[in-house]
Amino acid sequence: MHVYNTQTRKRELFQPLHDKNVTMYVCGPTVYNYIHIGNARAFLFFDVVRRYLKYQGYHVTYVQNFTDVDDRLIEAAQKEDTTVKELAERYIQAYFEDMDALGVQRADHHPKATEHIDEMVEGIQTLIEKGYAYEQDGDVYFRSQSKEDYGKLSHQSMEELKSGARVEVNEKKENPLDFALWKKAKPNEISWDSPWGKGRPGWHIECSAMSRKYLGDTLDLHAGGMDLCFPHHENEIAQSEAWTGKRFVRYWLHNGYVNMGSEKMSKSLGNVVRVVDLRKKYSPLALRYFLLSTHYRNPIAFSDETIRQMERNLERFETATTNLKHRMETAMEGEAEPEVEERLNQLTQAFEAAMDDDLNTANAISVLHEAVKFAFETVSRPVVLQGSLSAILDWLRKFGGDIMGLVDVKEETDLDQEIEALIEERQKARAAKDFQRADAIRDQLTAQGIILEDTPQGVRWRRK
RNA sequence: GGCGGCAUAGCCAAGUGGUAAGGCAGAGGACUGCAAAUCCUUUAUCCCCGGUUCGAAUCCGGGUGCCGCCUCCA
Repeated sequence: MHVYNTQTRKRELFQPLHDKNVTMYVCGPTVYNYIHIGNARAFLFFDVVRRYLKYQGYHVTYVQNFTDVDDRLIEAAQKEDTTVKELAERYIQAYFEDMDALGVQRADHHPKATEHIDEMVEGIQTLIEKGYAYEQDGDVYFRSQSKEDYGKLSHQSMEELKSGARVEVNEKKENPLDFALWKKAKPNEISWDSPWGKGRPGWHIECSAMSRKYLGDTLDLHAGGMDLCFPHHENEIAQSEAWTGKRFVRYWLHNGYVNMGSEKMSKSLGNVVRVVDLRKKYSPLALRYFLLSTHYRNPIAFSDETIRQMERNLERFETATTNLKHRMETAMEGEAEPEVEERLNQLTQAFEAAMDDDLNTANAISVLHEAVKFAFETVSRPVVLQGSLSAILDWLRKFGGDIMGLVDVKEETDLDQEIEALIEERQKARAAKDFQRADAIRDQLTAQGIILEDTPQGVRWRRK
């Protein structure tokens, strides 16, 4: 597998540090509000990456944090007259509800910043001892100039960053590019004890401390949205490598934005579309299809029209699985035919080739469509073996379902007796050439969301 | 000012040197009692201008338009 590494700006062969074990860290949400579709893109995509790595036989340890204390949380909690903890817990819950709805699997660890204060304090102390950080009136700052390679991820030199920086209002810093490791508490603000007095950790240090605790000094994959590249990830590298003296991350992956029109979507711009609202309106599969239909490093433009189109795209997947199952009932018993196995192997190779090429989900989806086409061809054959049909169904379940989460093979559900009776009655009417009656029954079922399809193998039905 | 990205059919979208994947929508046809599903056929001077090359959507130069980062943000 090759992945594009933001740090080297090159596609590189992916090789974990420890053969088949992969350590993976994705920056999670700051839980002061509901997440939006742009946030969801990162979490959904990297979950698919994790699934694919597992499929490839890797043992993946996946960590995603919650930033449950920071300025925005404090502000939001004050505004609502509640505690930071209560607010954070509420939105962590909401986060999981959104992710569950989208079919994003849980990480192996979801550490919270507030539960790792000791680790952060330890790291900050080490940085001070090594001369990488300094205390200033209860705050602690990282001395960015102490790392000569600062800027290596975002490819900016110290000078360039300085010249582009806005006027720095914080006079406590030695240098405008220094960043806070520890922030002194204001009166009545949530705080923890530390060698520098009461305060709370800076944003960046939490990822350094928590990733180190759960995954070790060097991570294989560290990922997130492009907006985290600078300063967040840049600062993480500086801190972590100063702290441990080791390389922090082997492969940096950053996904593109979800745009509103041509503008980026972000909480701070206030043009967000929240997942909690979206999922009431669209199927989770359509949202997944939308987010995976474009290569992860390219931007996606959000629009209702596009997602509606994705719903239609999805219909072929649904029809294919329905038709495969229906055909199974009349197919001959027997193992899958060699030609079918052969074709499925080809499709597997094509799927892997797409994903191995910097996780090209757009191409992987087109392979899914090829498989669907093959499914229809096979279903239409006058004679077909059950093994062949179930092999195709299993393939779709595996690649379209387990990895991409776009194919949902529904379990058999018995139709209401009433509906069964209607289908039966319609068949009798058709046999008697009473098409008026037959069509009336079909229309009645259509109104109930049941689509009837007459095939050489009998009546096939599906829910619209 | 520095760094970077994008521009492919009505729409979504792959494609980093060999002559434009896939899906949606549209049109025509097959199948059907009629439908539906399916199948077949059909739709692209790859933003513009130069250059390199036997050959470029793909490389180089120059434009135009849009966007991102340099500041909290997936």
